[in-house]
Amino acid sequence: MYRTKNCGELNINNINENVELSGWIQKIRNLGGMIFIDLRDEFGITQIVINDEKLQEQAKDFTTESCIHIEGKVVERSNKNSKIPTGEIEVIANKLEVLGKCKNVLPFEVNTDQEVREDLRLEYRFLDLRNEKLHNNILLRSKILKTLRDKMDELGFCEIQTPILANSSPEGARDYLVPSRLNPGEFYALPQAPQQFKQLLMVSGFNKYFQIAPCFRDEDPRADRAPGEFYQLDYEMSFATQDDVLAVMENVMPYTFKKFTNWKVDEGPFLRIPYREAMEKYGIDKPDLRNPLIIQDVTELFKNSDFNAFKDKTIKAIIVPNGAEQGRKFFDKMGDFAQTEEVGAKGLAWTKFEQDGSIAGGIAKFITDDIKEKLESQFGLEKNSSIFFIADEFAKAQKIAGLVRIELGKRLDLIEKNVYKFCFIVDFPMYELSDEGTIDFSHNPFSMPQGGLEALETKDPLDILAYQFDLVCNGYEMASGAVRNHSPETMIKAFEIAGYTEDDVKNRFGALYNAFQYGTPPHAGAAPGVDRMVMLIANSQNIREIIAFPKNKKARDLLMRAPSVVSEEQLKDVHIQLREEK
RNA sequence: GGCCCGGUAGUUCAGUUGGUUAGAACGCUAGCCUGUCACGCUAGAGGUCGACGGUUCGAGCCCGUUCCAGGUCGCCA
Repeated sequence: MYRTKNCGELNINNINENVELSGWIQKIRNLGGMIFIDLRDEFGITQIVINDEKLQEQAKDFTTESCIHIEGKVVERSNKNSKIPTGEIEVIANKLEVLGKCKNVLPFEVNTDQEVREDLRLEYRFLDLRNEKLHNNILLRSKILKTLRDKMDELGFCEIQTPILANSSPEGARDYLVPSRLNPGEFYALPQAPQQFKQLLMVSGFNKYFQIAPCFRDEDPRADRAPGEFYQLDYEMSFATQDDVLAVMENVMPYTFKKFTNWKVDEGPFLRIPYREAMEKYGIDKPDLRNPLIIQDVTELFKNSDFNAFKDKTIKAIIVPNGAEQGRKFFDKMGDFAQTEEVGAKGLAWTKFEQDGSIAGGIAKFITDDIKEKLESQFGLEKNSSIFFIADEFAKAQKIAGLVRIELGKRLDLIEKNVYKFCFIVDFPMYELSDEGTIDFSHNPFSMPQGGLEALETKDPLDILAYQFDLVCNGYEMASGAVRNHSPETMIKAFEIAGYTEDDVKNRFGALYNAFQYGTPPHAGAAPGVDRMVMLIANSQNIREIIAFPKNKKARDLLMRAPSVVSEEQLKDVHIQLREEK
């Protein structure tokens, strides 16, 4: 009724066919005696020609972005347009009909390269989504979701949906709470992840579970982190080891990425970097391996140095091959960067190892012949390089060196282009010291400690590693996973070290603790972030560009106006009384 | 919650040392135009300079408060 063809499929082979098309007016070019209309739908753009005088009169009222229906005949163009697939033909209209008129002043131009204020785009998201790039991102997302489902199915996983109205879990992020009408004073929480449910499914004998699972966390957003809600490819496997779980990602990730990108994609097995090594070499637990620079510890070299800033400090060095070519200004600017509040360095020492073999510039006078010789023999220093030194207390030196490494990569354009580099960060520590000096879980309280119960009973908690891992791609954390702690005894002990009693565990994770008394298979799993995956494949810097209806920084939906005030009656239903605002 | 950047026409932006009537491009409206495809030409409409307060003879510009928006740190088991 509305169309016999779409706007992307007509070509030279359709000449002389009578067709009906429906779509949106992307552009009207009125030349006086004739009118051209670029008619757009999801599939493409077809040029419509209006020669008939009566139709021209009708078309005078047309506005861009109106939705129209046309009937006409396909003809070969006299002036062809090689920029679009339908550029060899056009359709001469013999009937026009407006299906949905568009206001003549749009809040912003839909088809423009101009960047439009984001809150306005979000308010008119229905128009924004007509924009080709954003529209294609959403279509890409759909295809990626299908690919993931197909692949997981092929690997023997079954998709099981877990509750959205779930329970509050006391660990981790802030919960979104939902008041219960039938149970006054009680609340559901939207799940931060289906973590406990999927572990329960393992107890129930489901061999391999997955779900493209909505997750909710009431925390502030970032450019790569949507506020409120996001999706994970959540999966869990029974009778599985860490290697089994990693193998799934090594299979699914390259397969999915390669399907939708021309970039080079790392094949499995991915590089596995122990957490402590990652912190040593990259100063961060999500290293971008496209950046070739590494951090080295040179504390020993400067043990007897006269340089005051290095005294009693951990000293990290970054050697930049060909870095001697940079001028003084570059080093000064790097110093400025290091001393910004964000980075927090007291200074950034540097020097150059010139082509002629001399050390020059910066802190050259503190580089003795002995130090220079060791830098060459032990740290791979080569001629024509520059060296940056970061001196500080151990953890801070690591962190600053990590930020300097990233910044050097950016400023010197060292980041390898058009490639997805994956790695696993493994062997996360089970515990860490909190700011108050108490022992906390450093990652996930459900992880199995390496060495099991024996390690918990005999080792220094801070030395215990967990079967806990991340997948990292191009500097983004893509997934977290773990071998789970499925033994009630080990679970109690693990929580005890972090300061929780057996009753705490029973109260907070009662279902899981109880279920584990009934024959639990060893199990392990992970949860790659779907939004970040789409973001990386779409090569977008902003996560909102791959979500159809994203919320803004304050977790507001500007289009639907959520959150919103509700009626007194609704509040009464759920037994909520609002406190007077101060 | 801290820090940084921004808010001027429907949109994207410019706006000099604080000084006459706040500009440009795109969009919109009207007219002309038969081969455009970023159509072209002519004319026009369109502004509480985010809001409030202050300094000043005079504020888009300086100061204070506040709101909105983005980035970042905290936060994100």
